[in-house]
Amino acid sequence: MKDHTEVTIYHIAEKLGLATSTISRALKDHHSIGKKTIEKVKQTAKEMGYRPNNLAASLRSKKTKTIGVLLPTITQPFLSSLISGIEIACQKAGYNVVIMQSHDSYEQEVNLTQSLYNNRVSGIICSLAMETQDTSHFQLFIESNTPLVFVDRVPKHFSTFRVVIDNYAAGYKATKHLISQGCTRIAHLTAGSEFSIYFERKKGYLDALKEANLAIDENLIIKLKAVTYEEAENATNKLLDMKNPPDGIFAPGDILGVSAIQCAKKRGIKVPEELAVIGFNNDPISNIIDPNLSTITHPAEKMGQASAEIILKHLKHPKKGEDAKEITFLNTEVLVRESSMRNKTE
Amino acid sequence: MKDHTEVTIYHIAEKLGLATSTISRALKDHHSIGKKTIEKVKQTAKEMGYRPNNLAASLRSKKTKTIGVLLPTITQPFLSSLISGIEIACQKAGYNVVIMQSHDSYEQEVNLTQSLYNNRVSGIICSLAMETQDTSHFQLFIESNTPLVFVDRVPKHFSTFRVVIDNYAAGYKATKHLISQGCTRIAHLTAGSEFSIYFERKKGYLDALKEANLAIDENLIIKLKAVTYEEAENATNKLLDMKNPPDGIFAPGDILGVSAIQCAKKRGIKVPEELAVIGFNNDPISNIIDPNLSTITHPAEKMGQASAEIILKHLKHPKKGEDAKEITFLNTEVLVRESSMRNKTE
DNA sequence: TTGTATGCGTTATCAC
DNA sequence: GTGATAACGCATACAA
Repeated sequence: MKDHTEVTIYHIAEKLGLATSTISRALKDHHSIGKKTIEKVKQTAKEMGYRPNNLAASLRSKKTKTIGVLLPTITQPFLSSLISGIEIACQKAGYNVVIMQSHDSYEQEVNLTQSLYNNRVSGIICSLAMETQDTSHFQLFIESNTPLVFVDRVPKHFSTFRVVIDNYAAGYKATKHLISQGCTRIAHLTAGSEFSIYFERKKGYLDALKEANLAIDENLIIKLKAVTYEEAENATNKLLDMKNPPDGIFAPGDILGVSAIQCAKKRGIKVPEELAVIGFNNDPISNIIDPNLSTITHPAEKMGQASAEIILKHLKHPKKGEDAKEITFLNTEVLVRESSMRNKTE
Repeated sequence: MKDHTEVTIYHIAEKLGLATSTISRALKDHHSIGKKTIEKVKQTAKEMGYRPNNLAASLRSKKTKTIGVLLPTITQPFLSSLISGIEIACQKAGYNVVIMQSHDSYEQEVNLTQSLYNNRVSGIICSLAMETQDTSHFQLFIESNTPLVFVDRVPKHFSTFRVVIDNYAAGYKATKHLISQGCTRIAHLTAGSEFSIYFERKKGYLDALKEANLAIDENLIIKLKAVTYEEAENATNKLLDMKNPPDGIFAPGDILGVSAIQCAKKRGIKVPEELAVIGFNNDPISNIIDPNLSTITHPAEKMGQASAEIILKHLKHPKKGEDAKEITFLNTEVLVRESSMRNKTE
């Protein structure tokens, strides 16, 4: 096994008696290079086992062809689908994707942000950590005019691109659906700060109740410490222990909805007859649980693609910051399944 | 908003009246630099808003601090957990992770392999595309002495690091468990080529049957075109249509096992009394389905971490190729749940 | 302990 | 159409 020395454009140039600049241009099909030369260059490049060094090219051109993705975690079905969408769009455009998990920690998010910058990514897509309140660590990208897209968990006060669903409308729709099924005491699980997506969903829930002239009972609204199965189980037990328990639950996440259903079943409470449940996200588990969980579709992969495309487009036609407040809303729908079907009209 | 010019070590050097080499060293806490100097340099670097350019450093040092991950897809729970493990280990070591999806296409795998090389990743972790038979496109990494780890779906004839579970043993254990529950006609779903993990699991299944002196009925072994819910549903229906249907199914994937359970339930067949089912992977859905699906634990995140650590270790202490055949086996266990519990002894 | 000089592999700006 | 040459920002061998 010989010492593996890299074949560079310099070596090709030498072999062909041409200049490195000619090689460089030929390899990129530059119009000012003769057709025969181009072919000859490409041919010998192949023969010599030439592999372009993207690092060198990036350093020189100040363009990296990689975009950074910073998310709380990647194991959630919604987020892995999101990444998939990003990756597909980027791959098509010849861009690479580097992925980082903040694990919902503000501190890590800040560090990873720096790291992304140090790698001079061409663009960045981020869904904020649960902890994050201050977003000044993204200022770096604004100043260097690096396209930045927030997706799903977006900051309230930060002027950039956002790709989101209308969480308010979705919460409203979910609640309205339960009302249409005859529920009158609808509970709601919530989480996070007033900047979170859950806050918006809750607002939709509240407005739907108001519109239907249903009383708002604060005891039916339970704030979870985390979006987990166990937290939802505790909350559901608490709700079902009430002397006047709810007849419906709007759970703003499928894991919560599933937990609620299983909890009810354990207690011998019939779903949906005695308790209708609707979740959120359309995760795989929602379709496995018996009875199937009604839910809100969340176009994860599309959101990923949309985010990537915004960046790619911006990279092609750089603009000033004025239009940077653009928000892309993606559509959600109520997916009615067994867990909330109480009358035949639907 | 001013023209954003990059602050480089040269600017710091100028400001401080020092040489760039001193700055470079000071920033990295090189031992040969005075403590005061280090502090002073770091201080002004911060003040000036200096951001190291990893590209330049990588080009110069020929070390990229990024490792490439090439997988069929990232949306499968098993694979997203795998990535998570990789990412966590890499993040700890200050490495970045770039992720690519082959979507089980050989052609894409080849292209992405090139792309990874062109980016001069320091190491690569790969789970092969279903289509892939020939693995010569990885030769590139061998020749350049880039650590390469195959995980889960590994090639048969290629001398590198592998991180796998013992699929044969797992298949054997799963089948043996069903036998212990009194099953005598155990069906099996399989897929892929003779190089696939499913082939190994099937071998384990066959040997367990033999050992128990149970007849091997080829009609009970169904080869799926793809590992999907629908394929498993068709297969299960076919099995249950037999005049002498099976009393157990070993499904080498939870999605298949869940499908089998739901199919049986639809037909009014009791699980596990009339049909015991065991899956594979311990995906979230296995714990949601009613009855809960017994399964084989697959330490996805650990496998990811192990893979990353092999690379990181190799990067620290480069060795010659001799030991490159090392295989890391990770442990699996039978996770007994309702879908296969037919007697009380267990 | 610090400085000098050079090169990593490419692209871009000139000039011819 | 093609060539010479200077960057890109950093790290390192060698001097001092």
